[in-house]
Amino acid sequence: MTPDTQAAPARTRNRRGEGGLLREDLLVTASRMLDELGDAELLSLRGLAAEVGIAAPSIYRHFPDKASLLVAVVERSFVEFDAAMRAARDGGGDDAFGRLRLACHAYLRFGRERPAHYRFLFSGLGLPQEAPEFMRESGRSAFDTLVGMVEDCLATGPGGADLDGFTVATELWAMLHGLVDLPIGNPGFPWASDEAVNDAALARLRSSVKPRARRRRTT
Amino acid sequence: MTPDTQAAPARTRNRRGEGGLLREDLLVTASRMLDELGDAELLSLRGLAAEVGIAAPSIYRHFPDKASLLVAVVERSFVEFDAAMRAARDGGGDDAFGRLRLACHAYLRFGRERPAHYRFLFSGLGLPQEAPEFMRESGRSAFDTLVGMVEDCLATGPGGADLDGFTVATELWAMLHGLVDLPIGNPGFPWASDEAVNDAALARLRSSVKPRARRRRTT
DNA sequence: TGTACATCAGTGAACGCGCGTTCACTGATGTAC
DNA sequence: TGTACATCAGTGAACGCGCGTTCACTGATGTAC
Repeated sequence: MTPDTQAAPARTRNRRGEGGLLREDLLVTASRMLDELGDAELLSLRGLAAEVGIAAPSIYRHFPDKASLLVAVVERSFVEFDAAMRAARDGGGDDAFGRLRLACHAYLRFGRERPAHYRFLFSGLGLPQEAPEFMRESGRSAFDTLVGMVEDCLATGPGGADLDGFTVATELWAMLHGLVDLPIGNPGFPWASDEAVNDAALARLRSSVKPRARRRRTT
Repeated sequence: MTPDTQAAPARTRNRRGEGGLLREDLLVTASRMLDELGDAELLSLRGLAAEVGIAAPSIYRHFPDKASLLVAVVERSFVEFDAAMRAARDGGGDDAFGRLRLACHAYLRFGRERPAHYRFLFSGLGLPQEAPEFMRESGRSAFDTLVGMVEDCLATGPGGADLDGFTVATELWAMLHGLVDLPIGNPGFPWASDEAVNDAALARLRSSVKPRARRRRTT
């Protein structure tokens, strides 16, 4: 049942001056194990050391304690998450709603494919109690991206003037979080497709913004 | 820092035939401790025993293991949660949107006032991996209540025919979950009022259902 | 009414586990002379 | 070119902790006779 506790194939020691390579190896392996274990609580320094092929105390040559290592992992994951959302947005063409829709799909996909990472980032699970500064910054930055996309949408029609971008973006983020997080904790539930629910919500938003939008007849 | 680890005031043993009282005491105290500790991972059998004023092995006279005790606690909490939502709905008058709004407020209040309980119920935190059957049933039942309220709302206007009750209810549940769960993991964030976001979302839903609704002039 | 006893409620001591972490160390290797 | 040595990368053994859980037990009390 325990995934990979079997002793690893005896890593060869780094050359002098290249000790930093182990640090990199630890971060990459910890991130991979997080995906494999599916729960940040199951990630132990001893398990990580075994997976990398070193003795557990060697970790302390590169991180002062477990919390520091976890913070370093989460910091990278935040960058990956943010990059995925922005890339989806930028590949979404000229329509503001189309861009928002693809960014939301990227959000949902990240959560579905990497649930442990997702909860690690957004639920604070397995992390030290004191939220590090960059998490507030990174979260704020990702949220600002979302607010920007929403405001672009609101600007496309007359109904947008009645809506507040910050409020709508909060609602949207909360919905996305729920669509990702609820199925993790309640796997037996008959969940509808996340994307379908998301798209229906965005369609409703669109019709609030553009109340009388009709398809133009093509000749 | 540790909350109440100090030895409890030596509980007097129950009379013969009244051993079941300790079971009740354990459940009530475990539930209270969950609220006080703020995290189900921090609730240990030893801590619970100390709080109740008994020796830790005494718990095994009433529960076969820790998981069984937790399941019993969560079962009660689900009943409390469901009762709070239904009570709010039933006190919401005749307007379908008013009833839904109050039920949502009850949801948000439960999550804000009892975050550890909330995550215990809906994120599966601290619970055994295998979701017990009643959780699927209770969750399903609470969700069906929500679907019913949403469908009542959709039936109040012509726009409701274009919307699917199940999809809208899923969206709503996801949003409520996000509004409760995100602030728990990201306390430093500048959160808007949950109720304000919720009410704005419901207002938008209402205007989708009743596109041209105008206030009747009072004389 | 008195007494033996089965039952009941709860206990003290201990086990084994995995964990984060500390400590004094080993042995390879680049560098200064 | 040869050699002593400081530095670097990493280790083995152990500590102390809290945890869930097991075991054989204690002592009070209701009940049967």
